[in-house]
Amino acid sequence: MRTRFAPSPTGPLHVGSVRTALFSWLAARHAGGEFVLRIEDTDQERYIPGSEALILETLQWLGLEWDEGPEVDGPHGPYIQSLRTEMYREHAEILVQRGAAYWCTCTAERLAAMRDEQRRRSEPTRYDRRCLTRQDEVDAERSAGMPAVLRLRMPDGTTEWDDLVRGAVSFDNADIDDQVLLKSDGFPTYHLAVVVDDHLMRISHVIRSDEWIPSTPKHLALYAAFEWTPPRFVHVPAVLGADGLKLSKRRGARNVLDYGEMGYLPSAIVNAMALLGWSSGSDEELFTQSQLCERFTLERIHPAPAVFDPARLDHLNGQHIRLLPAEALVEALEYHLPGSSKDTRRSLVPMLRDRMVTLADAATLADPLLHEWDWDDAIEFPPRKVDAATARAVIDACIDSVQHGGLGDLDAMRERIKAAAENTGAKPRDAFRALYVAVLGTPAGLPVLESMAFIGAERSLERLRTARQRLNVRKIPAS
RNA sequence: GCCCGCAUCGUCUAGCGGUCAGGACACCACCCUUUCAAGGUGGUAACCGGGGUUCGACUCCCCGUGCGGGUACCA
Repeated sequence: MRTRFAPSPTGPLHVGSVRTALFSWLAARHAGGEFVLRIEDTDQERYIPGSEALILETLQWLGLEWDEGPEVDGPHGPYIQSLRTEMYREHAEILVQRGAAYWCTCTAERLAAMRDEQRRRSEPTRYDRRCLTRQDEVDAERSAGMPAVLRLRMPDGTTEWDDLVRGAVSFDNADIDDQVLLKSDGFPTYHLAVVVDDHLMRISHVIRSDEWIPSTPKHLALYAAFEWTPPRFVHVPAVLGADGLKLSKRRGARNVLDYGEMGYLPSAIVNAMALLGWSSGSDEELFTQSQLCERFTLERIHPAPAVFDPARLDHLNGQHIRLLPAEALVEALEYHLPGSSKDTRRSLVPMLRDRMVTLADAATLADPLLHEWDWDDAIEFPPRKVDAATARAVIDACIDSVQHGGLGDLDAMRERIKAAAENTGAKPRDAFRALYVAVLGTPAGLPVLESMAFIGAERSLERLRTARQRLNVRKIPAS
């Protein structure tokens, strides 16, 4: 099996396009075949400088390495269409010779008027073949320098193919336009280029998004005209946003690389994308890359479009974070805890790992341990369900415990504080919240006692005393 | 307008004529617990509508409806 991903360099990749790339990659890896990357830059007007590099970076980051393509030599190169224009012209010539294509000098205005008229008459919009019946004149016009395009002469009859995810799909050729193959600037259109490239690159399975279904008959007509065996077609469903509309750049679909910035793991993103339109058939849903390669088959792709659910990604990201060996997490956290030492991260990881949804959460969670923080009025202290007397008792017990026992025996300390809380009649779970606020500035955070051990006795005592002081200040006007 | 595709809980999905329609996310409750998480247990929640076919339809067929896509010298 040979599959390919053929993006056009018109901007960064979003989840929708990368999901198609992932399916192609997985199919190839599962079968032990090759995955090729090809850049389809035949439209110089839509080209966005730098996006090609972005595409390569995205694929590399996700671990979807290609066997042939840009930066990787292969026997079927070059893998950038703008470098292959000569091949397209040669093949176009074959089509002309065989009568499968013809030149056309119709102006954009005429074409537009023609379509308006067809629409008015409830007919399918397609080229009326005016130039087909006057090829001699067209030849003369061309040699006089008039711009011309080469059109596919769509054969009569019907076109049918067995799509790997849709089953039998068929079209009446009469509804299909005589597609432009060579633009007047000499560049091929997508339709000519894909067919020529997929054939020359020996692609066995064309895996692409289902918006290509209507143009597949054109491609099949081309394969027939060249007398080539067509590949299997695999049209995968669209990925929709929460609004039910197809993900697209112009609707603000996120650059996949941004997810890295936000603290998502490549393995989690890959896992989440694989589950969009594909299922293993079992109840398992948490997969590593290699497990996916093992189980993925094109036949199990679900044909309906899928809504991308960020909550699902969040969940999977947490799972993948917990799947990571501690030392790998220490590495992964470097970006999100800038300036932290490896040792610092090593002691933070046990506290962080069960509490992170994204790696970026580490920064928020660890902040009170890495920096001093200031009290402000937004901090409720003592916190809900804790009265001042309990807060005082708990903090005093904690201070005393640190002063006398240090931070070596957290268990003993915990018991000591619990006892103090129970003395005041409070539930330990509530009372402890006062301690959290005192040390971390928030009632919800990393384990306090461990946090204190991390910041050390001196800083701990300092924070506890400040909090204790605050209780006194409050107490005065109250009594 | 014309053409094509799709249709199971809110979301992702399993199902391939006979199931109490299963799982996961999210949500709710409880348990565990030094907070919050993580983890565990349980719960709420779905076959778009109408006709057929069949002893029997979520499943097969037709028609609607809804949604998506195509209809370019864009991919």
